[in-house]
Amino acid sequence: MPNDKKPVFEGNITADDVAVEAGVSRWTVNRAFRKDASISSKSLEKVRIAAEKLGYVPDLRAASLASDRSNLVALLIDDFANPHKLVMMERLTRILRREGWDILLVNTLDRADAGHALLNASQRRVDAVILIGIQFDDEVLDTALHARRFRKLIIFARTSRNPNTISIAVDDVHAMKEIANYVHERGFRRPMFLAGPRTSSAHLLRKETFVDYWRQHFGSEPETVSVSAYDPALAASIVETTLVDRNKATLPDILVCENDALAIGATDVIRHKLGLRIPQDIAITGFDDVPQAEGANYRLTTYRQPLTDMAEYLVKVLGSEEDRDFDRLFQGKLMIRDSA
Amino acid sequence: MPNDKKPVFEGNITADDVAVEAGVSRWTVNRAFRKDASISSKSLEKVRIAAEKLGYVPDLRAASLASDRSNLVALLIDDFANPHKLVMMERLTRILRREGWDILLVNTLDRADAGHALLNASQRRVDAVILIGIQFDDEVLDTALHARRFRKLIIFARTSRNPNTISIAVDDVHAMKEIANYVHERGFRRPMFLAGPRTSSAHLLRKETFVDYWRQHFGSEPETVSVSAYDPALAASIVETTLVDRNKATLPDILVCENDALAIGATDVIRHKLGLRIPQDIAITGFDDVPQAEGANYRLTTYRQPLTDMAEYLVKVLGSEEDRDFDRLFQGKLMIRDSA
DNA sequence: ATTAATTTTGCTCCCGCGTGCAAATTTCTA
DNA sequence: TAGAAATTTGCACGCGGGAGCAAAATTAAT
Repeated sequence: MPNDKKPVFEGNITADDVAVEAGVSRWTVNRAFRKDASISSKSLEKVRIAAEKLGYVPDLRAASLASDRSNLVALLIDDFANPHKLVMMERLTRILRREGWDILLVNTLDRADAGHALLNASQRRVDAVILIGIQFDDEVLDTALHARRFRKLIIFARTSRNPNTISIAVDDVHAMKEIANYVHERGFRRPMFLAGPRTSSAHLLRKETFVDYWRQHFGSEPETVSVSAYDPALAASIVETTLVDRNKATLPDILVCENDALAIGATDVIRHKLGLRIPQDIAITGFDDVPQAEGANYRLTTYRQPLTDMAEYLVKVLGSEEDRDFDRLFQGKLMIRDSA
Repeated sequence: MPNDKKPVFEGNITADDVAVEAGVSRWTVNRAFRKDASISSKSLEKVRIAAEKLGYVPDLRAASLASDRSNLVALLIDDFANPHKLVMMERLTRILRREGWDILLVNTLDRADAGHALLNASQRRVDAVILIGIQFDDEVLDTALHARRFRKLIIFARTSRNPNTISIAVDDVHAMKEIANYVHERGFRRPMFLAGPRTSSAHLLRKETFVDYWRQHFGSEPETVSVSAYDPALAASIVETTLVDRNKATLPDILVCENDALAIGATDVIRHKLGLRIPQDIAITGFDDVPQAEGANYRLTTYRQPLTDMAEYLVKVLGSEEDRDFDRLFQGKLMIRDSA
């Protein structure tokens, strides 16, 4: 095999090399790669050609080191069993990248691991940390803030009352009231609320809102069940053990789920293990509007979060130098389908 | 609210500060944070205390710049509609992080975007690039390799014949033969193969293998249909338009799908739009063994990829300094459930 | 107790690029 | 076309830490 030499790694083409090739100074070369620099079109062109020829690409590590801006944000995620995480990641990574932000992905195993995950991020000197997880309670946040190494700590798709974090989320209270009202008006009277893990803080207000609504309108507490993770499989087994022995009279007429991950697991088990029909025997609602909620199998009535708007707002926050309160709640949309 | 001052960002605690505090030189401080450095336990302790007090954490950008090792790998992903991607990401991020690798996540929009994604990675001087996507054909790979800026280019969960890349994947041929053999032995005679997008290269050998098997054993080509993305919703609509007008005689007796994403979409539409039963009217097989394949709803017969083993091998490859052929095929496991 | 062997520590010289300013060009004005 | 105004360019210095070696401090050996 002649002429099939393996490409060798050679990462040492620096701005100096390009400068010599183009006949300008190193600083002019670097300017050519910064969008805000003042440079004549003539030398820009010279640099471009030389860089192209040598295969030069600026080293962002060095740029970051010198400028104290990394253009890197850390994305701390857990809860990978929840299909909605895939949607969030897709949306965030796409929009962040479009705006010039690179992303450090950190899989945060559990609460005890959150500190290490944060450490990871701080060692890379990220400009901001985005939390898309359920393991971040006040204690963790305080630790992170105490380290004082993050310019911005953003809680995405989850509200937080911590004054030093930025929370970008859907308005859970408003949304769940809308769902509760729908459930009410459609004549359901024996709802069961299927909740996710009850973290000590920064958790969703969905359950509380629904319970309040029901108490207010009927004077009674709806039954609630909690699942220790947003995992369809786990939700399925919990729902099965909860409902398997019940007769028609004690069965709830609707299962209001904290999110689609739970609703999907519940749907599966209600149909295939309990042999009941949806929505005739038990109706179901979810939250998030994951892709499969719309599919022919689930046709799930759920609440769509305006993820794109939220992500767009997020990049706006990232780009801002101001130091004001960026917290913001978004309105989503109730998607009425066949499950309720 | 007294004493509630907002934590200020102050990222300027450097090794020099710690050195002064601990009464040692800067280099000793840095040594204290490297696991392979020779340092006395006495000064290690002094540094630890000083660093703790000042909240010092080494700057990995600077370390990377000086050592020419970033301990960063880029993960280029597309195809976010495929639920298996979430599983892959979880596994890879968990295992890579455990071994000290940080991850730069790059959402690669389409083929035209692959070059930019690669550029992103090279600007951060990642030590390796991991491709988990379908958009990376030979042309893209050649471009990437031509730039010579990556020590390792790893194609994960997909085979590549490019001699300069490292491919870590399941043995498609072996796996699909096993599936084909199962289909054959269970007496199915009118299979239809549901394939994904046909990229020009680095694609899966599943369809070819199945078609070959069938031709060899029956002398006839099985019907094949192709979906332009591994998206359950898209698969559903293609399957519907393909099968909707058929009568019992012309309907396939089994749908062999290139992966679970397609199988799931197909299942939904077969049940809920065509009103057929699985597996009595049409059986289905998938590939990947995504979480929902095991759930009560799908009970999908599929082929499980040994993702953990593959990821463990990947970190071994990353850590190796040798320059040999790291390509490797893994054996998975046929998971027989109710769908076929 | 000395000297040799070993471990620790400090230091010089980079890594590649941004900041801010002064010098050099270019463009504009009268 | 000279002189002023505006734009470009070059440069010293710094960002935070690693490699490799020489000096210093410990430990081992005789």
